[in-house]
Amino acid sequence: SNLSPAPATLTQINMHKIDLTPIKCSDCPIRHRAVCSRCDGDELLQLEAMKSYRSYKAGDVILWRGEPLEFVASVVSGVANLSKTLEDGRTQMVGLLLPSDFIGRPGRMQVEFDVTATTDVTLCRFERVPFEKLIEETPHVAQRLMELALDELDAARDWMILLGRKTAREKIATFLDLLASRADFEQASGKITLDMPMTRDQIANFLGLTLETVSRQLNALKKDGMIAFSGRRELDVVDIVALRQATGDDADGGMIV
Amino acid sequence: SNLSPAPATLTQINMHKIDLTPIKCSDCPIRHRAVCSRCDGDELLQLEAMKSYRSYKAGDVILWRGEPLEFVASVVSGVANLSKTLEDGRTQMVGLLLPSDFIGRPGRMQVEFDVTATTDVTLCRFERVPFEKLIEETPHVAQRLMELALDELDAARDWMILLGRKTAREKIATFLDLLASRADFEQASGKITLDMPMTRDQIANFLGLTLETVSRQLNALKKDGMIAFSGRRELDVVDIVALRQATGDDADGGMIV
DNA sequence: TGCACGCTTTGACTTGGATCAAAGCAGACC
DNA sequence: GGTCTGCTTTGATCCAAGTCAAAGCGTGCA
Repeated sequence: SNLSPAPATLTQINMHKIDLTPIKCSDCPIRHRAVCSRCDGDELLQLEAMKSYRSYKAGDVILWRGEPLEFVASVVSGVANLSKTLEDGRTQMVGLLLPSDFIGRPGRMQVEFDVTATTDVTLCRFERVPFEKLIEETPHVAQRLMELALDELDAARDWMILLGRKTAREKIATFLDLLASRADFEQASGKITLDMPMTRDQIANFLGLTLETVSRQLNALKKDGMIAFSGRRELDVVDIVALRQATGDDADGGMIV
Repeated sequence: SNLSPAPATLTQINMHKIDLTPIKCSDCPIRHRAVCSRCDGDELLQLEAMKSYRSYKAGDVILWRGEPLEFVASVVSGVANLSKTLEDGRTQMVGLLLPSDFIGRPGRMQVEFDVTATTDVTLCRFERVPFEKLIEETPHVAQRLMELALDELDAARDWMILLGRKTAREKIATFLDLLASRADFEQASGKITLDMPMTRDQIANFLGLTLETVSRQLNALKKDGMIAFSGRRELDVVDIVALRQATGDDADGGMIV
């Protein structure tokens, strides 16, 4: 699940130095969340037979849009992103892929988006054709993939209101709130320390802004006492309540009585 | 499938006067596309037992965000939309639901988005709990729902670059191209006649614009000879090539040889 | 026939964020 | 330690789209 509240923590995200040489599915760090999470022993054996691991350096392109799709994959560690580019080079990230998220569309021959490694990334790849066969013949992969897809769909839709209607300040606040909700490490003071997994440029791409605007708005939130910088890639959320307020979101969640 | 190329045509969209009283699944107009399309006879019987039809007038709210989710449903005829609203009332459509599209998220207790009837709409509704049980116990519904969700996910992601990066003119051109690609009725001259299913206000909501900007850009495209108005809700695409060009999209689709 | 209401167009003005440009800053590498 | 390189900040200016306001236009209803 990308973009919005998910169990994956920054601790998980950063553990891309994990040793993957002797990996059995039963020992896999994403075993309980990934596309394989509902599989029984037999299905797991079949997956084991068609899988292979592969790692990518931060910045590497994993798949280009339009390429024939040979593999589908789960993110095991690190962060990847999906993006799309217009004719003249304007580009927009359309999804973040965290550990346990799924890449690819069984039944489709071509990749629809560029897939890039945001940080160093390791994938567990499945050959597409046998994977599709497994979906046809057993129920649990499709069931889980349905859940993952519906979760991502909700997240993507949440992102659409951000892109379509939010101001720059609200976008930045939403982004920080998203990071904060994933950082499990909260100090007694209520101060939340989080490390920024992306550069200003990447953040701008993610939020539909320019890097200058990202920089300016971050400093504006700092001036307003909601956040403080501790290092270049590290940041404290000082006032999470004010930050949430600044996202512009309709808090309630409805519940008409 | 919403937002992007899909088999549903405007002809289908507009047939909301269909008689639904004596509906057996086997006679259903969306039988071959909806969540039930892969079901065998036995599964269809189970669905038949938990289903009920319900119609809504254009403008009616079908579900409010935050409401407990009692039903999931397929759109049988008409158009519905999903939308979300910010604290101060700014609102954004996050999906169009055409015939055969699915509403609801099995496994979730609450509705995440407001669902509104764009035109008059008829739904085929399934009680949530037995529907979830069916997903657990048989494979074909989950398989189909996975496909539908993955299609919508791609469509949602395509929409994100529009919302995040496209200019007003490009947004309008993309919208018209989308309608044109669904209107199966093309004259010999290459002129495509399409009827606009939404008001300027709804279009603005859909594209992340204001209604004034929608009006101005439509007239600009007319002035540039790409389109012509024939009636208030009717419009001819005169130069589809120029219109496609104006969407800003990267045409190729890649295919590295 | 004409009034009313909802939608659309058009105009004048404002503004948030993009763009262009130039310094700062920090880690990496020699 | 020094300089190179990539990232970030800050400033000045500009413009696309939003906002505010006021007419048009057409359909339906009285």
